[in-house]
Amino acid sequence: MQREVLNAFVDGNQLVQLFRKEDGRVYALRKPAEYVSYLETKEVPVVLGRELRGSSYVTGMRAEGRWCRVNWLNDRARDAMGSHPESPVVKAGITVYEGDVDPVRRHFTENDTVIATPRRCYFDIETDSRVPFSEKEKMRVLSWAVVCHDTGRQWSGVLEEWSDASERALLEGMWAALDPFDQVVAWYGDGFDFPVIFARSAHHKLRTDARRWLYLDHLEAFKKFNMHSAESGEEKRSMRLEDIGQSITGRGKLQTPEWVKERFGDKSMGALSYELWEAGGEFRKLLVDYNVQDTTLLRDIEMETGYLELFKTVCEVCRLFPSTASLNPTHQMDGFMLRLGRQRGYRFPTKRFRENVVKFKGAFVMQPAVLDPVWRAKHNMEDGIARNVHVCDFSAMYPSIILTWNMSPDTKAFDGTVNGPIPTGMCRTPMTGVCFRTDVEGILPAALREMIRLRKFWNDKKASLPPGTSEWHDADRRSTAYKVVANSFYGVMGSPFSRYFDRYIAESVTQAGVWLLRRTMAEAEAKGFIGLYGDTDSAFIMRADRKDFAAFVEWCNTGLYPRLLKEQGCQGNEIKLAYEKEFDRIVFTSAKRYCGSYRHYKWSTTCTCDVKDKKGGVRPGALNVKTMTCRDCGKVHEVLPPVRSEPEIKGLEYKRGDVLRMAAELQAYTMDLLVGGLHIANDAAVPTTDLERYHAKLSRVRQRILQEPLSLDDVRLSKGLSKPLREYVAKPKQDGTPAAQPPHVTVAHILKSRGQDVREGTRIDFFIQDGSTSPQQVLPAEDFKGECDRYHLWESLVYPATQRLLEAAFPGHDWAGWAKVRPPKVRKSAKVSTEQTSLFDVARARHKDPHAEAK
DNA sequence: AGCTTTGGCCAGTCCG
DNA sequence: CGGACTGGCCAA
Repeated sequence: MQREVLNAFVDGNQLVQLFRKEDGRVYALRKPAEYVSYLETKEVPVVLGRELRGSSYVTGMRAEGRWCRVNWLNDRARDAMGSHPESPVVKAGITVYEGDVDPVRRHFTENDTVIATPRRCYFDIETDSRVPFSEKEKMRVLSWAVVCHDTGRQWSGVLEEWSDASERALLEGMWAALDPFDQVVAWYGDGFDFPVIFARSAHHKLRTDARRWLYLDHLEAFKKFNMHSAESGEEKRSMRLEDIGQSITGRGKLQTPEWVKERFGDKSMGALSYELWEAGGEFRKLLVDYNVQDTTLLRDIEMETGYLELFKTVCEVCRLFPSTASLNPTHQMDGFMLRLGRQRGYRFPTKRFRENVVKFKGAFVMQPAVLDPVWRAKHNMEDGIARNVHVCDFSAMYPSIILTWNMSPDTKAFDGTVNGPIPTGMCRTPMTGVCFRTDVEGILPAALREMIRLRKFWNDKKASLPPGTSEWHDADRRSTAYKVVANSFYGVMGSPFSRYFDRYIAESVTQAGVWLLRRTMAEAEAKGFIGLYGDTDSAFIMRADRKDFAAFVEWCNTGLYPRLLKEQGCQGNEIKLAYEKEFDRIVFTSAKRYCGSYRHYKWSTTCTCDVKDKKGGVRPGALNVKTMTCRDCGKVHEVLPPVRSEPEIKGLEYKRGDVLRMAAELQAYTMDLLVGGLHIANDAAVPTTDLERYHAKLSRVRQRILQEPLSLDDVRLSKGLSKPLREYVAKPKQDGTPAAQPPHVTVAHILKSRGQDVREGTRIDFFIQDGSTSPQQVLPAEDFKGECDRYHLWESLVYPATQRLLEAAFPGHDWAGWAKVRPPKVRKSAKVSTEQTSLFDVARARHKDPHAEAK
């Protein structure tokens, strides 16, 4: 039986592997750490071979197929021999392969050890809130909590007295509590908890070897796997545990109780940690409760999302340990490919630093045709709301392109021209002209095929199991894991930081996609349909009936693509188009930004059977011949029932976490009126073209913004720092003085000066005090006292998002008239105060409102 | 220190 | 008011 390894790391010149004995105890197995690189034997002159063999840097050499496997004394020797200009290997101009692979990866590339399922616990600490993270070495730990994933059992500890001895005992208790576990999961753990406990344990010179555990930052894992499932911008506004907990589980952190506020003021529990500890008694007990509740929340989030289980499965597939680093797609691809390469006698180049990397061309994105008034007139569209729009898309487009053209570093043969005959034994990528051999399967396609095979295996397995059982969930996760990894391969190949980087192959992938999508749109138009929009792998088509469109998709798969691909020399065809859905109504404001309501999705709908009888039957006009089963009521319909579903929203402000909440809300309400939907009203909103409905809402919201009391939630903007604060350089203006920084950076500096922890990735909450000056006057959200620049709020932060939507949907109407509310400056030197909003101003604004009379 | 890609929109700053 | 530029976030 294969042993399951819990963890592994390099200790000096040894590779340490951890296993669990049958009695549950963990033991270590040590062996020499191997620093290996490969040379291609035929490239190595006899003299050089002899020199290497005799070198004190080389501890062993052996042949592996056509490769020469060289064992180096240590990583310094390996690096020097691979890259130093005086190295005999470099001087001989020989390529070194896999010369950066660390001993852990090397071991698991060459051995069959299985990655164990770690015993997982959730973890959180409370620390002295008066000390900033930058001084973590001096940051005393006040309490800790550990929660077992499997059982939910909790452990905690709290500092007894303010002394080093007491903290030492606290930390020893903490490590002891972690002892039964292999994986420690903490929210923002890499950014806070882990560095703090390491720093404090080092401070106290504790004996515990922290390398025994796998550390996973729950926040990072959540972000990675939640990226594609976040519905609204609300979920992206903040990555604080409090907010994620609320949106995922409906429960948040422990709120500050009134009796605590009475004594310490209205602060969050986290900000009061020291005061609570210091006060002792009930206060100190509350601190521990808070600590434990946070930790339990992590477990609840995982129970709801299953992201950590999925990640564990991805790690098993790629033979990685489930710690934060393994979230990186480059590591995942390494884990899978190095092993496959070795099995197939292929070695990959050494990863190396590249500068001045030339970018490659990406996907085709069409400007939505409906935005062009001439186009609308030509197709008799009264407004910008497109009806009955059919969408087809390519299934797993980039992996299927790599398979079809056999794209791989080992099959790439010839950078030819686009025209002229294709070399025999090859296929050619249209638009780039890059050719690939067709006589042998490339290693990249082989990897993808393997993953597709395993995905199918687990899908079939899933189908054979009773739904909802743990075996069923396991099979489901394995299938998803293979999909996740397969989809990331293209990106890793396009990354100059990976050993698989190949600009020409990456560009051939994207350009083959461009070519396929363009050909598909052209053929759709040739069939008499109308191409509306397309992005990367999808085509939005109008003026087709369902039956005809389904037939078109079928024809593409059975007729068009096989012919086109054969013309390119491809031996197989993995390209598949699918009829995904039909929009009942859809409105585009620009490329990548639209909202629409479904008519059907993959031929199934959620129908309103309950109201069908009252209203007297289904909506007429459905042309499909398929039958479908309603997901709600289980009835079989022969025609499409009326649809009741949430609208699909892409790219619009509603989906963004950095816009004003009121902007998202006004836009959401407007979208409901435009295409129908579920997310404002509890019941389905009925689409309308009655402009008064829109005017009424605009009027109400504008009134509120200009005149009514505003809360911080109404005015708060939030943007993340994408790099460390010091890297935002203010370039000098023409007069030599530095230019203003972006608003959130300006506020970040203020917060930092107040002693707050401001780092890369920190979200900065702020509001705009005065937007009429340049640069604007901005303040931290915590400074908000009820007033801000209300004109700016409406003119720049709330209305434009909805204005664009309305102008797109009803282009013939004047929507700009609603935009301006700020009264013109009387004098050049007129001072803008924060109390600008007066009834007089609003009256002026209304006077300018072309629709005010209609009210 | 280590890093999945390109295409696209929009707010904001500066300057002519 | 426009264009060039930076920065953030989203679609695929």
